Amino acid sequence: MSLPLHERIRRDLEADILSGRLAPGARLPTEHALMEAHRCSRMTVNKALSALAVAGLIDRRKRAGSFVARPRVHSMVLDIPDLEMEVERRGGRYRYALVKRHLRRPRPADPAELQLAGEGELIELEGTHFADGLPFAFERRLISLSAVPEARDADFAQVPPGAWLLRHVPWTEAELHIGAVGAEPGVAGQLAIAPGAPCLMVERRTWRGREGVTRVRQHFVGSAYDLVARFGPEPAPG
Amino acid sequence: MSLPLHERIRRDLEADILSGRLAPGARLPTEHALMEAHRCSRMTVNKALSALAVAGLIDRRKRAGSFVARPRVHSMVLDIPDLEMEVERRGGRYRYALVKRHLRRPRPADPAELQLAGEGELIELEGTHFADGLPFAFERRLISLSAVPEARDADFAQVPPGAWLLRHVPWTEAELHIGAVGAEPGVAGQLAIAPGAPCLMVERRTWRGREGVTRVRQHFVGSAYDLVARFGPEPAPG
DNA sequence: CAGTGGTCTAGACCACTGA
DNA sequence: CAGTGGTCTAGACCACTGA
Repeated sequence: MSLPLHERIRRDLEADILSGRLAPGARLPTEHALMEAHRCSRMTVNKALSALAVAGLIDRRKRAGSFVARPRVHSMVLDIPDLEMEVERRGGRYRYALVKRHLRRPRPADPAELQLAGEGELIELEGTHFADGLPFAFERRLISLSAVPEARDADFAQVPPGAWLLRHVPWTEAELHIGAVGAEPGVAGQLAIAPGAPCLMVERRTWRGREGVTRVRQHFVGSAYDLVARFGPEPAPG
Repeated sequence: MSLPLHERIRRDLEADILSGRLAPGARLPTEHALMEAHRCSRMTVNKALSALAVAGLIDRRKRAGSFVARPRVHSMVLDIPDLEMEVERRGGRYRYALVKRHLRRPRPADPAELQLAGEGELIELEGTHFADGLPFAFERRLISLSAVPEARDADFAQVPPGAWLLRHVPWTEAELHIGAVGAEPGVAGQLAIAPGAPCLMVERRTWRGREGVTRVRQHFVGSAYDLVARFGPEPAPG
C-alpha cells in the first residue's frame, strides 16, 4: 500500500460518496481543511478533488465549495472489443472472410457517403467474422481513399479491415450507434440465421479532424454477442 | 480565448496526435523541453501530459519519456439517456405505465436474485414507457428492499422506478449489458409489436459497495431506439 | 467583501529504467 | 548512472460569487 497521497485522498472521498456517508448535495471539506487533515500541500488535495470533479462525482463552485453531485443518469464506459482478441481470449478460433471488395465513387444521392469521401473514391468491403467456424458478425464498410490512400493496395483478404486500419491510421475520433434490427436476407445468409432474426447492429463512423476515414456497419448475431459498459470505482468490483 | 495554459498545451498536443503530426510511437518533448517552450513551470506541463495519459492518448515511461500510444480498440463514452428527458427533448410526450408490482423473496434457484437480495425481500416491477402514446420500451425490474427499504412505500404508479431510484439512492456502481433479442410474447404485447420482432435489450445491475440495489432489463423497440457512444476531443469538434 | 476554488511558480527528492 | 517522469511543497495572485 504505497499509493500516492493524492490518490489515497481521492479514494477515501470516493468511498464516502459511493457508500452514502457523503450524500448528494453534501459539502466536502474545503481544500484548506483537507490540507490540514492530511498535513499536505494544497496542490495535493487539489489533485484529488480535480479527479473527482472530472469523474462527475462532485461539483466545485467558487466561493461556495465542493459538493457531492446529484447522481445523474451518467455516462458509462463502453468496452469496444477487438473481435479477434475477444474470440481468442475465450479460447475460440477466429477467422475473417472477405466477401466483397469494390472501388467506387460515393453515390450522389447518399449524403453520408458524400460526407465521408467528398469527391474521392471509396473502397466498399463486406466480410464475415467467424468464431470456431461459426459466423457471428457481418460487416459492410466504406473506406475513404482520399483519407487513407494506402488502403488501395491493402490485401483485405489476408488482414481484416478493422485490424488493418488500426495499424495504418493513427488516432481518430469516432461515434458509435447501437441498435437492434432484424437480419435482412443478405445478412441472414452470411450469418446462417433466419431472415428477420434479431441482430445487434453497431454503426461506427470515424474521422480525423474534419476528414472522414471509414464507416462500418456490423451485424452481430443477437444470441451470440453483447456489449458491456460500466460505471464505478476503477479497477476491481471485488 | 483565455484558456488556462495547461489546457492550451494539452489541446495543442492532442491536435498534433489526432492529426497525425505526432504519429503513434513518436516521442513527445520532455517535460523540461515543454517548460522552456512555453516558459512555464513543470507542474503546468505535467498537468497537460497527465490529462493526455488519463485519456489514453499517450504512454509515459520513466527514464524513456512520453510517447504517442498505439491506437487501441479503445473504450468509448456511452450516453445513458434518461428516458423521460430524452422523449421531451425531442418534443414528445412521455408517459410511464406500471403494469405489475409484487413483493416476494428471491427464487432460491436463481443465483442472480440471491446475489441481489440475499435473504431479504424484493419488489418486482413491470412497466411500459410511452412516447406520444406509443410504447417504445418495456422493463422488468427487481429492487432489493434490504438495500432500499423506502421502496416498499413508494408509489411506482406515479413515479417511474428509474426516476424514483435516482432521487432516493445516492451514487452507485453499475454494469450494463447490451444485446439484441426477439420479443417474447409478453413483451411483444406490451410493446404492440409482433412476437420475435427485434428489440434492443439493456440489462443494468446496480449496487452500492457489495450490496445489490436493483436489476433491470429493458426491451426497446428496435426500430425506435438506439444508443450512442463517442470517442474524441472533448466538447466541440467545431 | 471575504472565502473559495483555479491556476501557476520555482523549487525539491525520489524511483525507475534504458542508454 | 543520468535523465526521465511521479510526486510533493509552500508559497502566490486571481476571479468569482454567495453570505
